[in-house]
Amino acid sequence: MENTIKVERAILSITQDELAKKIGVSRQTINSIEANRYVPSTVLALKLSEVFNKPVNAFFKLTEDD
Amino acid sequence: MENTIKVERAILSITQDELAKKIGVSRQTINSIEANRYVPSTVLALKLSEVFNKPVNAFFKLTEDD
DNA sequence: AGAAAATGTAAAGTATATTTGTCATATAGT
DNA sequence: ACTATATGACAAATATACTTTACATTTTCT
Repeated sequence: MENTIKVERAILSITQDELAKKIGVSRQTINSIEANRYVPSTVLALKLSEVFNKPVNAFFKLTEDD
Repeated sequence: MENTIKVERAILSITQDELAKKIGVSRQTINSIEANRYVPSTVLALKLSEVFNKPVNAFFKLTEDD
């Protein structure tokens, strides 16, 4: 799976720490997701959807290996 | 979080086992998600999105407690 | 250049997703 | 009523998300 969270975050001009606080996770969780170190839960995806005001499918996409 | 997977599955007229095989998980995983026993990963949500041919936000929604 | 803020990442611990196996109950078809 | 199929659910084991702490590197601002 790949994501464009870094881009969405840039659009809002907020830091990893600020985004983390908005959705109630640690900064490292945001950092790890942006770095594709692990796959977030659907609850987290929906919260990002709220913050970015876009559907989950807009910034999370399946890749070959999924 | 709440979901309408049971409904989407009924629309396609497939069993929990068939849906599980389509997205590569066990039948119990589908059963547990439908029963809200746990929150699936985003990869799983995207795969369901493909099978149902609908965006993730269409069948997964945040609730008060999220 | 130098200081402050932001990012990348790693390790250890905790929480939770997912699997496999199993059994009970419900539903559908004959 | 009988049989087969589908569903609900639990327990133990394994995998992985997420937290906290901590430190190094990079970027930004003056």
